[in-house]
Amino acid sequence: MNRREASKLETRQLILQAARRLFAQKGPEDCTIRDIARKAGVSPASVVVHFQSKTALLEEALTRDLDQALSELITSMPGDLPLLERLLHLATGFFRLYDANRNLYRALIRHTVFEPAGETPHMTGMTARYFQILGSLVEAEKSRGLIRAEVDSQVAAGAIFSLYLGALILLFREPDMSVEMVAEGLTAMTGQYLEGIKTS
Amino acid sequence: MNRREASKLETRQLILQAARRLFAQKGPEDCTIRDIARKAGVSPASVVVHFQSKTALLEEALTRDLDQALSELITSMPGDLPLLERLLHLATGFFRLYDANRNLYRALIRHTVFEPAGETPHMTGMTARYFQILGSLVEAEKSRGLIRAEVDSQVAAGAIFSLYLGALILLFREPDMSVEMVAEGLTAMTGQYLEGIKTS
DNA sequence: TGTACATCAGTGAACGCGCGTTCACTGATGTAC
DNA sequence: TGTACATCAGTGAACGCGCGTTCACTGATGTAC
Repeated sequence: MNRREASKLETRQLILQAARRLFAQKGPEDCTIRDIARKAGVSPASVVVHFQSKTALLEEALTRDLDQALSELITSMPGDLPLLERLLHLATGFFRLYDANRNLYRALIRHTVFEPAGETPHMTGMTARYFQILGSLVEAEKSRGLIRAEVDSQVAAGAIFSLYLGALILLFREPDMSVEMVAEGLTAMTGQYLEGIKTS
Repeated sequence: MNRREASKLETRQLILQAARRLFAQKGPEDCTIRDIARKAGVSPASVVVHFQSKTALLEEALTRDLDQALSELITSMPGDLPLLERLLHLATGFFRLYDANRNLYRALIRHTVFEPAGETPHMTGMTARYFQILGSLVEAEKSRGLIRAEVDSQVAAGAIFSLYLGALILLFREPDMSVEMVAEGLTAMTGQYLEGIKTS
């Protein structure tokens, strides 16, 4: 890496750090690109050069938190508990993160989840990683004979992720809803999914 | 109703109609409150008086479509098919509606789904109605002995709705994904949910 | 190794635009007597 | 029933603000010879 490239990267990091702090402090809506530039000690035009838009900056600044949280949740995951509990360990970890600053993460989710995947590369990568983890959890259960062999683990990962998202929506839509209440609802839904609701 | 109140309502309807057409034509991002006011033949200030914000106007204008679609889907629902097929009938109906103008409905969803329920009254009412329908479908299956009696139908409605949302995200995130492909994915997920994935 | 030129990250000021909000107002409609 | 006043939906113009974009530019860094 050149000195030129190094200094470019440094500027980028300065902007990201300033953005992370300002977004968390005042909320994304209430801070401007010019605010962030001033805090980072660079010109507003430089922010736009590095990140095409405020939304792109928001995405890159915050998905780092998610990625980090996911890594920590994986290392802290209890290996010997039933699948339902391990899934809830992951989900609850994210719920707690979001709960610490609901408006901040609501803004992130709003600008990423329903947008075309190509426009939100970091969130797309993050989701892919989560899917992979869920899929391998399911595969592990299959190899232990706890999940039926004909179950498609990719489909299962999608279903588990969907249930998680449904619970997440509850968290964001109902300000009075605590993490515990949402986790309880997700436990009930995921439990039904694992057991099936049809008569056998 | 007064003549005064009647004319107020009429103005409101004029604005809603103009908004619906312009949003659909140019996309919500590319038309301004002033555009809508001009098309409706009222002053821009009047639009703001009737609807506090462009977002609130968008919500009210478009949830009418959803509500209408839901009513039609219910009357056209085949009563004798298995639950899975009936659920897919509902979901696919909505997918088709969204697919007709993805950008338009993406904007609606983006501004409503993760927002506090109190700020999106129409979407909240719409969701409640959908939940009620899903719940009573499940209850009907229970009374026919096809679903286990101890299954909580509210939880089941939440799970089914979550799976639907997961598929919806797929539709919006992947521009190349057709309604049929998304419906297939949802069928797989909902099938797993109904059957359960654990070994019995 | 040194020199002369090319590259390019970053600057800072200005642009037009749409947003929500505010204002004093007009004139039709409703209401009290 | 008529009159005099109150209410209030709607007007149209103006406001300040943040946005993304553009511009000519500066000066440090890289590169070719």
